[in-house]
This record gives sequence, structure tokens and C-alpha cells, in this order.
Amino acid sequence: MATIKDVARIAGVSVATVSRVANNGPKVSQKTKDKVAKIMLDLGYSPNANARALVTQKSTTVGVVIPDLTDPFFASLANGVDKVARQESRQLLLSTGMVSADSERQAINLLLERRCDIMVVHSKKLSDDELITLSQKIPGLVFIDRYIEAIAERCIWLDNTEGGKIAARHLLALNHTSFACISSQYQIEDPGLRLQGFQSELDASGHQLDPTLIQYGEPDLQGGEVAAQNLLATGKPFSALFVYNDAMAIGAISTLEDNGFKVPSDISVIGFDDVLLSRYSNPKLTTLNYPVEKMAMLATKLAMKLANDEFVNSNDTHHKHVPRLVKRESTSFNKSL
Amino acid sequence: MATIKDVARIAGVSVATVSRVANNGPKVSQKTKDKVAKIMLDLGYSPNANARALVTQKSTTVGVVIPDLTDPFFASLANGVDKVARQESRQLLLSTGMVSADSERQAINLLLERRCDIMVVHSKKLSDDELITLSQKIPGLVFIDRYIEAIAERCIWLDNTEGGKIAARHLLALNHTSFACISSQYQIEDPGLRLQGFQSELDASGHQLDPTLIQYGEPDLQGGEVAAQNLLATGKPFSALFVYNDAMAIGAISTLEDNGFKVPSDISVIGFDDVLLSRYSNPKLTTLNYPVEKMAMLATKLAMKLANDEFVNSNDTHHKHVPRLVKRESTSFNKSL
DNA sequence: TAGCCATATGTAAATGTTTACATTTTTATC
DNA sequence: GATAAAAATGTAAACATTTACATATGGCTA
Repeated sequence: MATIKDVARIAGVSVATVSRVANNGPKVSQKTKDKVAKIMLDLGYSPNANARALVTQKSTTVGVVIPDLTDPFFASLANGVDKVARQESRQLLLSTGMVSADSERQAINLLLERRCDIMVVHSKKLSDDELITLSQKIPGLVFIDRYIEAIAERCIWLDNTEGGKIAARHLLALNHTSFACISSQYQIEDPGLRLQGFQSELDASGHQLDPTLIQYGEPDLQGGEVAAQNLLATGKPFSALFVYNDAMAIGAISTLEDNGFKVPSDISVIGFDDVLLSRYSNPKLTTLNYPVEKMAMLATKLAMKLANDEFVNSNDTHHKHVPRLVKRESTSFNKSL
Repeated sequence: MATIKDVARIAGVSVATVSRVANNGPKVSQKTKDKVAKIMLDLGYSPNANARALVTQKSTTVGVVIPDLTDPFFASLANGVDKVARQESRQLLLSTGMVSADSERQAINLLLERRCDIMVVHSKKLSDDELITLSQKIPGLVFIDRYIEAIAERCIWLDNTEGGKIAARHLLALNHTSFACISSQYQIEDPGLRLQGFQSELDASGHQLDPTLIQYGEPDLQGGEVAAQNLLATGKPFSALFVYNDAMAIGAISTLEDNGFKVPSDISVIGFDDVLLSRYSNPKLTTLNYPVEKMAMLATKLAMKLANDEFVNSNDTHHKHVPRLVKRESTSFNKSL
């Protein structure tokens, strides 16, 4: 592969001149510019980004850490980061890893080795302390979907508890009185917070949530189906169902309908996240919109500011986001007594 | 940020020794290994991947070129590449760009500048000639979802025509006699091939496809809805509908049902791609499975072999893939005369 | 035509690694 | 304890750039 020296030699100029042409530098005559450009083309010269990064000490990538791309939620996240990255003509460097402390740590380390100065990280398993230490070392490091008091200015997060409350209020407003929940069996904090918010709002309005009407499962279609079966197996009636996420909610609806319950006329179902799926299901899903892509874009912009050493006042930027209720077809007014 | 020299100085050894420790090199005593490792940790030393790549002349990334990550199809593609990349402890470098010749060219160039030696590229707009030239320059370049005779050994593609035929055969076997189609309005070859295959199979069995019962639209939910409305507006009856992709198919179903047609009892609908959505819709969609993720994995492995200068016999690896019919709930036997 | 400025070009150091080769140290053998 | 062999460590070049600084070139003005 042709180097800058090859170009210089053949063009009969110094490497400095070639470099200036390659970077559209300021002081170079049109004549040599043309001459050098032609030779670059002939040789198929392509500047080596590694050498460039080494000498300029700046990266032209944006790093993202997520578990994987199969989950549409994370695909949206990555897409948000990519949008902003592209605006700044940077490329996405993707570091995936299953959700374990080790793999999350490794994913971040790999980005660090590449001297990626801007990182948007989705970490659920690393400890607060470790993340705090990391963020002291990496100015342009921002966390998404996580809140840590000590580094609040670097955390872009969703108020899951409030989401649970909004769901409860919606169902209460629809005259429901008997509730069930499907949650995720994974030990991350989100499911707990969503459930807690839901429950606290029920409590506040004098309603009860029977503990046996809370079922846990894999956070996907099948998990929702199974959990709904378990719910029905209790034999206890309920008219409103709050589900951890949209995929599970759609699975639950399918089980409910298979068992002769109509959604929403017999049972209202509300999901969480508002991923693409929720608009394609039938009935279309009422859910809480989690604006991941928007949040990811903000996170990336924030990371860029921080990397640039710009002062960021966490009060005037909205680091906390509240999910928005999206009413579709899976919830309706409860007519029974 | 601490460099290898800092570590060497403080540990009282040469940079070569530090390098050997960092790379788990062969000839270094346990004692110095421990000593140096400790200092690396103390200093938070992180080897500079750019410098490394420069001197070793090898990359530790795998490049992918796709339009964006919003589309689940491309997210699956990227995910397949990522899976293989991770197995080889490489990271994904993502180069997105809308589908235009310029942006596709630029996306590939950016990967080239990073000296990415393995690339999986989804290009619809660059000419055959340009891609042929590129692949002469880049040994580890592989194209997915595209077939070019002259570089067949680097093309992993789906037989769209055959897909259309399979769909037709399925509907014919279900006793259907009046057909409609929804295609994509975009000028890439896939929609044309799918339609052509469908039509040729109908012709072969002595059936007709009324040209006014072919409608074109945006390849998404709304596009499907609109196209279905246009179909109904013709006033001509049909009992079987072949749709360009799953999203459009789901949109079409929703319009059909809104207009009083039951799917599948009144009209059978078959989609294409078998994205996540098709399992979540109601009725669940009968469709043609496009094994993108698997193909992306194979493409990545192929690119790795080619980059390694290994001989690849395009006959013994399956570069052409045939979509598989997935029967779900949106097609059924036609009982009318 | 000398002198001056602006513009264009060149020189060389620096970036952080790896690795072939050279040198030193340790271990084993007699 | 001398010697050889093996193991550990060090030296220095190479990788492909950018850029501060130095130098050369050309056009004006007086």
C-alpha cells in the first residue's frame, strides 16, 4: 500500500507538502496541489489513520458499549450514537459483551486502547466505584441508562420508577381495580424500579397487588408467554396487566388470547419501551416510550463536550428523562364492577 | 496517559521487556513479569492500539458497511459480523451511509484508511466495475446481498428470484387463483427479482397476474398500508397477496382487516425476510426466511480467509443462499371457487 | 537591482509500539 | 571454576504520519 513517502518521491516534493495536500492544508500552490492529487489517485494512496491518530493524538471514532445488536433497544441506542458521530464525521467503534462485569470492563478497555476519546457506555454490572474511577481517567465517558449520584453530570438515565407510576395511573384512570404484573427475572435494577413505581402508586390509591400475581420471566416473547400462563394458572382474576417490556407484553397478549381473554376488552395490557414491535402488534400496544435514540444522541453530544473540556451544568441539560405514555389499543376502560 | 517508556523507566527495564510482558511474550522471567505488571497497573497503563497497528501492520477490527442500524435487517447483519469478530477478539468498526454511491464509497474509504483488513460490505449503489476494482485492492473485502459474476467468490447472496417462486408455489398449493403483489418503489434489484420470480412461477402454471394488482410503496409499515389501500381501490378481487417485505406485509394486513377482510380466511398474505416482527404480529406472518445473520457470519469468516490469503473454492462454500418458507398463520387454503 | 514580504516548500523531530539482533546473565556440565 | 548453552534483557530501527521551524522562491517597491 502506497505511503506518503511514495507519493512525495514520485511527485518530486517533500512529504510535508503531500501531507498538506492530503489535509487541504493552507499554504500550497494550486499547481502542486493538482500534481500531487493526481499522483495520489494514480497510486491509490490512502492516508493511514493509525499513524495519523498516533501523531495527532486524537481519535476519529466514537465508542459504544452495549450487550449486543440483536435487541432492537440496543440497536436504537447504537443508531443514536451513530447519528451524532456521523455529523461530526466520526465512525462508530462497537464493543459488545454479554452483561458481566468482566466483559463490560474488557469492552471499555478495548476502546481505551484505541484511544477512543468519546465513549457512550451501557453498563449494568460494573460497580459504581469502578465507573467513578474510570470516568476520572476518561473525560469523554458518559453512561446511559444508569444513574450514579457522584457522577450525575455524566449519566443520562430514564426514571423507571416514574414510568411504573405513570402506568399505574393510566390503568387506575381506566377504572381498573385488579392488577397483575410481569417482570424480568434478571438482577438488574430496572425491573425492580418499574415494579416498585407501579406498586407504590397502587398503594397510594388504596389498591392492592397480590404478590402471587407478580410473575418473572425471560424478557422476551416466550418469557412473556410463560409468565402469562403462570398468571392464569393462579386462577385469580385480574383486568389489568403491567409488563416489564414490549416483547414480553406481546407474548403475554398472545397467551391471553389463546386462553379466551380478549385484549383490551377483558384484560388491558401495558408494555414498556415502545420499541418498533409495539406498533406492529395486533392490537397495537399501549406502552411507555423510552426515548433511547434521543437519549443516546444527547449522551454522545455530552461526551463530546466533556472530551472538549467544556463545562457542563447538569442542571440545564436534561440528564433525567421521563417515559411518555403512548396510548394505543391494548388498554381500555374497565366496565365490570 | 502513561506510555510504555514510562513503565520501562519506573520498572528499571527496557521498553522491549515491557512490551514482552504486555503481550505475554515468551522469554521473560516471572520476577520481572510481576514487577512490570504491578507498575502497569499502578500507572493505569493501556497500550496504544494505534501505535501497535502501525508497527505490526495488522488491524484488530472488522469493518461493516450498512445504511443504518434502525432497520432490524441491517442490525441482524451487523450482529452476525460482530459475533464472528468477537470470536476472533476483534472489534466492529461501523461505517454507515445512506444508500448513495458517494456515501457508500466514502464508507469503504474510511475503513480502508483505518487499515481494516476485513470488510463486510452491503452496497447497492456502487457499480460492478468499481466493486471489482476495490476487491483487487482489498483482499479481505466481501460483499453481502449482492452478486457479481466476476468476483463470485466474494459474494454472499440470496436468490431473490427463487424466493418469489417459492412464495408462488406455496400460494398455488393452497389453491389460490387470484393474486396481488406489493413491491418496493426503490430502484434496487431485489424487489424486481422477487416479483419476477413470483410472476414467472404463476405464468408457468398458467395463471395471470393483473398488472394493476401490483402496487409499489415505501418498504415499511405505512408503505404497506397505502399500497394495500391502492390495491383495494382497484375494486378487483384477489385471495392471495405477495408482499416485498415483512413490515409492508404487516401494514397491508392491518389495512385489509380494517376493510373487513380476514387474514388468512379471506386473503392469504405472505411476506419476505422473516425479521423479528413477523413472529410478533397477529396473525403471525407466513414469510420467506432470509438468513442474514448466518450469511453475515459466513461472509465474515470468508473475508478472514481471503485476508489470510487462503484459497477459497467458491463451489464448496455456499455463497448462494435460498430463502426458506416459514409457514405461520397468515396464509391458508383457499376454499372459494 | 537591492531589499522586503508573502507565499511556498523542505527538514527533521515526535508520536508509541514491536521485533530482529546483540548483549548480558543464569544455569548446567564437566 | 571454566565453559557452553540457554534464558533474559537491551538496543535501535521501523511503522506513516503531522507540524514547528527553517529555508527558498517570487513579486513588488523604491
